[in-house]
Amino acid sequence: MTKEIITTNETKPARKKYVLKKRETTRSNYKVNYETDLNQAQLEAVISKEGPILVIAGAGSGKTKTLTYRVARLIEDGIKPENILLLTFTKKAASEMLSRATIVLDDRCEKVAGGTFHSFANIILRRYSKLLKLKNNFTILDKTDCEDIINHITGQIYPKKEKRFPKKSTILEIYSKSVNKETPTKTIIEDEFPQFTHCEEKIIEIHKAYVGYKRENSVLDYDDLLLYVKLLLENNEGLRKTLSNQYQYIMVDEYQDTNTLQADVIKLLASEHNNIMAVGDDAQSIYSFRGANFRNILDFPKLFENTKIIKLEQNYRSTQNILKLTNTIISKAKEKYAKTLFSEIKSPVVPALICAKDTQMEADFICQRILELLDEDISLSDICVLARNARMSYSLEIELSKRAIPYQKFGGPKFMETAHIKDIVAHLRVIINPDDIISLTRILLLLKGIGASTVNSVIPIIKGQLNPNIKLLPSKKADSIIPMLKTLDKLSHLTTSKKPSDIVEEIIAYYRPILKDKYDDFAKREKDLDHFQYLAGQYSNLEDFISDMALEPPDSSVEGMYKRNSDDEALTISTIHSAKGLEWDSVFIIGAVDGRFPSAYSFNSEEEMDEELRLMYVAATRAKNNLYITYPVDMYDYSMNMVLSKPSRFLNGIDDEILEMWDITEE
DNA sequence: AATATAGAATTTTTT
DNA sequence: ATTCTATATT
Ligand SMILES: Nc1ncnc2c1ncn2[C@@H]1O[C@H](COP(=O)(O)OP(=O)(O)OP(=O)(O)O)[C@@H](O)[C@H]1O
Repeated sequence: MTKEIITTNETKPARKKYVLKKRETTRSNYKVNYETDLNQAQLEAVISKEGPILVIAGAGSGKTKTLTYRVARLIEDGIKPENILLLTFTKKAASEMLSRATIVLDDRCEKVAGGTFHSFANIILRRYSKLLKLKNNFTILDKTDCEDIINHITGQIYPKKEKRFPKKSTILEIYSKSVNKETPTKTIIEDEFPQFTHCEEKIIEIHKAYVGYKRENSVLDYDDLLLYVKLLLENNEGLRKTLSNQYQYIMVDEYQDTNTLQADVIKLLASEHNNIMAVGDDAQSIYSFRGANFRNILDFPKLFENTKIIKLEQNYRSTQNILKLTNTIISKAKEKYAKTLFSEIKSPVVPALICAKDTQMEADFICQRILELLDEDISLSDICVLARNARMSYSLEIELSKRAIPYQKFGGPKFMETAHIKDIVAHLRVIINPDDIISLTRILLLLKGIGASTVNSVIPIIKGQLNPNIKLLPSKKADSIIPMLKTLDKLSHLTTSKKPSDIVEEIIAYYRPILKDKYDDFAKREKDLDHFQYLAGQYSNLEDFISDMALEPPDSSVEGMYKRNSDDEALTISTIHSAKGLEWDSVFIIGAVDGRFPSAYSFNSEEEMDEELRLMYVAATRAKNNLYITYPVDMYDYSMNMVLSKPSRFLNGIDDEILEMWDITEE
């Protein structure tokens, strides 16, 4: 099914132009040469100042570039940077774009407001928390924190476990979708999690308790940040006007990955002027698990009347050969919207599909090919390895280390969410706030001889005071609890006099025996603790440290992070999701085996299969010159009970001229 | 009855 | 690698 986008204000076909020469006196006062740096359609988007504008275009067509130049243009036109709001999807994208704008124009661009939706929401909420009856020092919860709360609540309401009850991460997924799609929990369960309809009521009841807990304790999860901003703007006419007038020009990148909640926030922020520019590509929508829907971008003209739609059709990133392949891939989507995309970059190199007999061979191939690319004068930082999920690159990482090829990894499990770091953070949180029963629970459960029921009886005694009447503690358990209380109580009096890193050091000293007892691989985890202490060293206030880590954690994942000096050249390894919007000279897509990519998870739903396809499209369109797709044939899949041996179905039946097949033979 | 532990099952993607 | 479950231990 192929549809056309409803166009309210079609871009005019290029007509023949008669050029009037510039005369000295009318020479443009602009510092940036917009006319030569941009093509016609891009220029039109950049100089359109007022009203809603939607730039919808394929990968590499310069959407982000257009946004960057528009920021510069607005500033050159005399708009104050503080009146421009630039919302992006990731922190990386935000800083990248502002630094690009700074290069294009000057450092006025750095004063532009914005960042990610969540960080922007955080700033607004801290400023106006009173209006929501929130403490302004509210805590932001990460995934693990939320799971701990769910655990706590479920334990309270339903001490007996139920059969086929969703696990905590699934429960949270349901709640998150419900908030982000602005749909009742009940509907989400019935539509997307029908296997849990039998315990629907319980899930809803736990949700109520969860919301109640968050309110009572002034803690917010990621979704609350957005939700509360929306409520704030909806219920405070005056504030809505103030903020809307402050942010005169609003720009949103990667609009295809916004959800209805975010769309509402944007609508409210733009309510006074409708000066809003959204930029995106429905074919690159890959965040539906967060409630994003690619139809949102197509509905933008409905949300904002008289939207001017601008399409960009020339790709400046990739060679024609790569584009031939990516156009072929995306044409396989079940539901899509017609778009033209062409390139003028010629190159004899054709993308390749490489079969490896196992993951080791896949890793060997990539390493060897990387070394050859380096010989061709391509730098390591111009090469990237992309994978469907973070685990996929394990063998490769080992091989890279063996060959001393430096790499940095993005995406996958977060440093801050590993169990041992969470343990340390829980101690710190209790020091700061002895009422934090979730962290207290976590700490108590680490102790010998203490389980769920002791925790329940002990919490009322030590909640809020780290120096309780010892006689109240159950006598048999007191011995293991008291040392912990003493340590934390002592430190709680030193939060102002001691540096955060010193406090962290003492906690680590206390925790180390527990770590050694709990994990076989404690040596590796111990290094993480040291790194955590190093991070603490960059703060002078413990509370700031903890709250910063929640919203803006160090952005590379567990490994690679402290192995590397930031100025060294390094290969990038990334999940496809984290690579969005970026580009490299040479790209390897690994693990492109059917059952992993697309994931077996998506086999029974056409919509999910389409999203996997878009993911492949996003991955392949990151490449400028060289694209290699590899698949090992030794992966075993538990759910399907078979060895996965076929290449991704998205690459099936593609002509050899568009995608070369390579076989590897060993010397 | 509460806790510890061994074995089985399950695992995407991110703010 | 982590989380859940069933069984052993105290
Ligand atoms: N008019 C132009 N002339 C020359 N190069 C351009 C032009 N427009 C964009 N480019 C280059 O094309 C590349 C892709 O641009 P950009 O990242 O802005 O595309 P995009 O549409 O945001 O891509 P994606 O959809 O993948 O995020 C960049 O290297 C950019 O510098």
